[in-house]
Amino acid sequence: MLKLYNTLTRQKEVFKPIKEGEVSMYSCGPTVYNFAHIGNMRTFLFVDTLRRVLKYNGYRLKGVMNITDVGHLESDSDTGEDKMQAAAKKENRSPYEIAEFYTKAFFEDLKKLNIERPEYTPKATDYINQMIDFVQKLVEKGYGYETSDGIYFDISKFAEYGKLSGINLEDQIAGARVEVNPEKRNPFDFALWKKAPKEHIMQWPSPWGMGYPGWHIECSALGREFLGEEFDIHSGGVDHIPIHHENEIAQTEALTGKPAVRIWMHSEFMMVDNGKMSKSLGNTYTISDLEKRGFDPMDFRYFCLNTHYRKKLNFTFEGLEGAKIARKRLIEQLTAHKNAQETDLPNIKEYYQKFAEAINDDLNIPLALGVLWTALKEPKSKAVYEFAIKADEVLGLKLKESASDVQREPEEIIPQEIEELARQRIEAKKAKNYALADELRSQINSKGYIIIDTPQGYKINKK
RNA sequence: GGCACCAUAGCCAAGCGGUAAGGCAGAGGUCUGCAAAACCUUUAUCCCCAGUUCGAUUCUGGGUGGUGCCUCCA
Repeated sequence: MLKLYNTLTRQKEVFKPIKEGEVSMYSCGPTVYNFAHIGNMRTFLFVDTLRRVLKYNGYRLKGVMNITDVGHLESDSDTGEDKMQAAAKKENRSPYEIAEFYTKAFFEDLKKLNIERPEYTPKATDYINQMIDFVQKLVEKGYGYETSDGIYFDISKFAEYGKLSGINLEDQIAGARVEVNPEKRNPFDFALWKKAPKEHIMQWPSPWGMGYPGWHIECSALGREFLGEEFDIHSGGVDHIPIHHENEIAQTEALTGKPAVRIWMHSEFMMVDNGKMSKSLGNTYTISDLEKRGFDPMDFRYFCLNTHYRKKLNFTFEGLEGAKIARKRLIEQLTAHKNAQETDLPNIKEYYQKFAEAINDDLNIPLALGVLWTALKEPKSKAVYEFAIKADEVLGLKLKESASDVQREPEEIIPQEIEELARQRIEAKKAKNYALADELRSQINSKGYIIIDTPQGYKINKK
């Protein structure tokens, strides 16, 4: 029995898909105007984990993740700059080139992190007509109205506004710090469509002249296009709860008259050194940054897996280092089980059961990892190895590949020079010239390799 | 000002009514010429104060302290 936490009801609910055996889900995707940072990746890692858990439970998936390649104007008050436009200007490329470049980079990052690409990853700009159609219908129904700079959604017409985040509009207005656009009927009305100034870089024809879609309509329109009027799960980062998803609910329910989403799921933020991480603060790292510092993307995956998705994760390099070592040891243990003579473990079933219980309790991966570690401590047997490989369908740590890598690695990539130094060291040892032996070892060390003496002779590993 | 989340060992992190999983680091040990690596052993009464209960880290109320959102951000 799979239970998932629903932001809307603020409790865990037993999951039952609308359509037997199949899960339809929509996940807010990246805006491709820059490299994704590790905070973004945490959320996509969450989506991936959710997908893997659903599959583990035998469901077929129909997942959509939008690629936002149109620069939504940041606020309704029309201040600031279009993100795509700003990036295009800065890099002296067209917005389409920018989008293509960063979309590609995004998919490469997903691959590095062993994140499965959802079934559909539509680009926003390919669905402008669907968005216009959506807006037009809202206007026809009386939910949208035109001002001099765009089409706005009339919040007062949607009584349930705020139900996802629990905000009370009147309180919000009282303490609001936003400037009020005098043409709007209510301060919190939001743009469905913006009319474009001539110099605006991306614009499309519409019933209201040249313009571009509002910030929220993209997800509503794409969700409807791919998944229909009702679907099972909608996910995103917690920052989307109060505005983006609230507005999505308003738009979609205004159009269809019924809730589109059964379960709303949100992943918490990642912090850096106990503080906020964001593009605007400039304290972000990318996956490539981590690789440059000698970490494998899988180390980062392990790091994220160790914390529940609804808890803030404080990123530090110290923590990542711990994850790196833990993952390495996990693979070593696993290799030992793989090569064990014994094939059976009497209580192996318990581990399968506990693991399933953990992941099905709102994706409790930290607990599930604990189950794995405990199993690894059992007497070495192939049964444990098989359990770990099965568990890895959810964890996505590439355990199968890694377990064999460890065995082959040593002889493959050791340079001649290092081999020679190691040989000399053994000679020195035999001659009981330990000073020389130690000197040779530290030389090898400084070249990035480690000597490991074993009863059967020495081994050389890369650091 | 409003809304939300969180507070468990040096660090990370599960548990959420019956006296605390797991990982990293540390300590002791086995091994080693010494190391490294590996392996074994070991490390907590759960922010504070009331209350409910036979019993609370786990529930309720009140504090205190963090963090986020309300403005582009996952």
